[in-house]
Amino acid sequence: MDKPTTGTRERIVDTADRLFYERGYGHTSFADIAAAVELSRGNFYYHFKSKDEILAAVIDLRRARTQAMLDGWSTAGATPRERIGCFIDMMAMNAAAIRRNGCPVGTLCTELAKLEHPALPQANTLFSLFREWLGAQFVQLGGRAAADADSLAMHLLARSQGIATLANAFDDAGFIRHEVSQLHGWLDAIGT
Amino acid sequence: MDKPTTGTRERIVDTADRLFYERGYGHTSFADIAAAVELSRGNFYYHFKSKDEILAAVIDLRRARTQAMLDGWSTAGATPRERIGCFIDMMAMNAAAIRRNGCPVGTLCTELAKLEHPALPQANTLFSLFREWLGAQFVQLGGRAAADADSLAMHLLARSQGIATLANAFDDAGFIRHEVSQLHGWLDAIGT
DNA sequence: GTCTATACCCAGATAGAC
DNA sequence: GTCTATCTGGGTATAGAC
Repeated sequence: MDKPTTGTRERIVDTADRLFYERGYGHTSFADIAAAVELSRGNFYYHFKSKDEILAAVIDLRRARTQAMLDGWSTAGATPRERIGCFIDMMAMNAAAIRRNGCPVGTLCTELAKLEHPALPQANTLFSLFREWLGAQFVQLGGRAAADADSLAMHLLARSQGIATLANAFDDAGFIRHEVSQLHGWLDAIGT
Repeated sequence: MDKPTTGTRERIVDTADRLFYERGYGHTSFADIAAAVELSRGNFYYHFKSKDEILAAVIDLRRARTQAMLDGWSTAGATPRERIGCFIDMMAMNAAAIRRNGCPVGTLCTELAKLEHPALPQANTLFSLFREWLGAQFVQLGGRAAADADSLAMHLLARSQGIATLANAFDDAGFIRHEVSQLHGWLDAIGT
């Protein structure tokens, strides 16, 4: 907060965030991050005492950015339907990155689950941010109990995960566009 | 084929298959597999010259088992609608494992994609087996061009992937059951 | 076909000079 | 705050006895 850092820590976290997304957490070494930041290996431990600490910082960064994005959508869309549309359109906007690396949230949670990594609950809060925000929008859409709104949120979240997984596996961005337009149709068909 | 092996190789591949599913490929070491098979580390290299070779054998095993399962569904279901139903029901039947470890195909392809592993195309053929089989069923459902049948196959595949990813992340088997029943409704609503 | 022993490398992590 | 040098552990892979 009040540290007079030159921004080295931020550069490390930014770079780790990118490399974890591109190569996965387990497959990214300190040397990889240090080389990308142009920092010596040893100096690393001045900023982070362990690899887990970097992971925690990356998750915190992603959570802050996700929250900021959701807040942006909350004001950008005049109606809940428009706001949910922002979520759907995000996939089309990030189609190139999703095709290359999948969903940053889904791939991280899947990897940490297999590693039985202690930070898995932290990573899952990224999913929960979307789940709760989407659930709130479906409640505002009206005529529905909170439990049903949550089901719709989970359904939409699952659809987005599946799209990302297959677009990545088949290296196909066109599939994303096709499914995104179907999702808009699905959203329009939901009665008030 | 005509090797007089005592089955050690098969036990190795079976065990590697299970461990790769439970812990992921990168996070499973030779020592892990050797310990599970109750075999010495050194003896390993009599059967497999490298870790990549084990991966290839595991993918071959999964491909054979998947093909056998699809063949079973092809005869078990009297109509294409029933056969596609077999695919959907598979998720409910494997709900416990999916909740714990996700989809074996999806998680493997996602991991190999991040590692840029040369065996990724081989792993992707597992997805293609399902895609092509499902596409053929949608064609037999009638009234549809091959391209549209493929879109339906990809859509169903994506739905299944999303369900697996979220059930794993939220450790929730009830979500699988809920989405499976929705998928049956979706299938019933598809016009002939 | 199975074992022990070992070479070799790369990862995470530490010590201490500057 | 950054560096070089180094320790330690685990991983893949090999050699050679039985």
